Amino acid sequence: MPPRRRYDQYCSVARALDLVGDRWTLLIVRELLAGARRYTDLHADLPGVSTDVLASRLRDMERDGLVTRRRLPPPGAVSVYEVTPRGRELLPVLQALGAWGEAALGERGPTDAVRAHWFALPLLRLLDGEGLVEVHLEEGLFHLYAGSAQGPVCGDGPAPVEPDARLVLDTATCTALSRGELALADAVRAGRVEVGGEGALAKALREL
Amino acid sequence: MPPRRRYDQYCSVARALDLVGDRWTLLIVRELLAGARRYTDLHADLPGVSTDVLASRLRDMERDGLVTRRRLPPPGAVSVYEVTPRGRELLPVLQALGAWGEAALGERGPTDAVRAHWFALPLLRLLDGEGLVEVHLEEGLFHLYAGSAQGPVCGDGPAPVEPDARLVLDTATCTALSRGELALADAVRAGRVEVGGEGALAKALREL
DNA sequence: CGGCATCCGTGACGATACTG
DNA sequence: CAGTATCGTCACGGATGCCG
Repeated sequence: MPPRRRYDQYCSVARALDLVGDRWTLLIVRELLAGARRYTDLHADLPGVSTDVLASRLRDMERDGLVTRRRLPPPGAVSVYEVTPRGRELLPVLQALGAWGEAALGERGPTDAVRAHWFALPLLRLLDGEGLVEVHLEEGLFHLYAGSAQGPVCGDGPAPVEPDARLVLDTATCTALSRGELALADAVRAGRVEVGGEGALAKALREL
Repeated sequence: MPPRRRYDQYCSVARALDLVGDRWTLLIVRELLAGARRYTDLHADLPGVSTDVLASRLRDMERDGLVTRRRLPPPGAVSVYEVTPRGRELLPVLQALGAWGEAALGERGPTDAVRAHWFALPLLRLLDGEGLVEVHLEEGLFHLYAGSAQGPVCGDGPAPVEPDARLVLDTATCTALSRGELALADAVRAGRVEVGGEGALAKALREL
């Protein structure tokens, strides 16, 4: 087997792309930043990826130290994939890409898939340092740990413990916030965001 | 022609990757951040890219508003490619990728190509706001505009006007600085960086 | 049923040759 | 100089099958 395709450039950007430049790789990281996932869950949340490509990417990423595979103790006996610290360091890359991609997001097309937690990364920048926030969208709810240095940065479903804030909004408001077109305070004042919870952020927002 | 391959996900990261996720695209942006380039120059500084792929990428990037093609006035009558403001906004993406890739850079392999200006982006973070800096490596020299909001962020060859600082160093020192393993001041004290020029940075470094 | 491996058709890629 | 044309190879996407 010939060595896998590389750029062969002594440049840190090219080296990074050697590791995460393949199709699907960064989106797999995006998924795993929401916590450990089984193979089947990954396949379900990455519509379009074929089974062999997903398996191949996970193998490459494990070899390259981006993800680990862990067997859950019985009962269950399923294995889950999770991101390593090294893989988690790709968060700034995903945030930069996401910030740049906001301008190209546009309206949701008829063939576009959506998952609620895909909105977590943009909000993470906005809410930096505000603690555990639970977010409710029409597409579902998720939670994010804004400002935590380790552990998962977000997760699907309700927050595991009482969150510092609870936000109810729609995707249009969500993308407007992410693009910086709308300030969170203004969105709350305009009634486009409902605020719950007892953390500092939640109280401050309700004061408006 | 069927619509080109997209992820079809309503997610800003996926949308960004639809536009810049193809092989070579981000490296073309890296090249053009060093200023306008002719087709042949791009081909020479991107070893491994085939002529048709390069032409195809440039066409896609022009259509997507990342680059523009400009015909130089005669004599010369050659056309050059340059990055648009929208394309220039990819700088944070390249910096994040570069910062992450530093850890994987390692030693220069026997098949690795090198260009001096590939070290500009990492140094740009380090020297942010210090003005026009000319950098001398064994591989060549380049200059960078640290902290300018527009215009090219770097360029090959000597600075077009008298730079605020002139730094002479080797690639090992350069990567150590980029990784944050070495502070610029310490590198100067250790004699690993020679400092010239009359700007604030240059004078401060010589004070040590 | 979850976690792949295999097969196959299509498109993307890389090298070379050629042209306005 | 700046690409287009051609072609062999490989990566990708979709479907199906195997095996615990």
